[in-house]
Amino acid sequence: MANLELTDFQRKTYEYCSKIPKGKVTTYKHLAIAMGKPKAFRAVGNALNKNPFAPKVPCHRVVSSDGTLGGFAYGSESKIKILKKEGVDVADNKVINFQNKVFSFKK
DNA sequence: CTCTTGACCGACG
DNA sequence: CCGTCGGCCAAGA
Repeated sequence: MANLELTDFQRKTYEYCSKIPKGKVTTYKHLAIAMGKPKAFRAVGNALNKNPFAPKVPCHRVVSSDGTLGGFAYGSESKIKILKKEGVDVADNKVINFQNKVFSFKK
């Protein structure tokens, strides 16, 4: 059995990340807030960068708080392509109507 | 255990 | 608008 050397924090990150519905996007900050650490957005980015579950985990649905794609280990252009395919319009490395497509975990 | 790095954010000039 | 600084969190060497 594959021993996943992941911490609770990482598991939580991937777990919430996989909760993002198709055609929607979220931000590192919102993701961090969802897990109870609104200031751990940095750690979230770190976990996603390692993303051992990629592409199982839709990390491409996570963008910066400004709606910018930020970074993507597979290439920003690929991210744009995927997002557009999902139904999210992207232009100039930024998500269009980003605020309107942000998925909030807080409920 | 200490130091550095990182897919970040917000504020300041 | 752009560049820079500080802060916060976790993982790796």
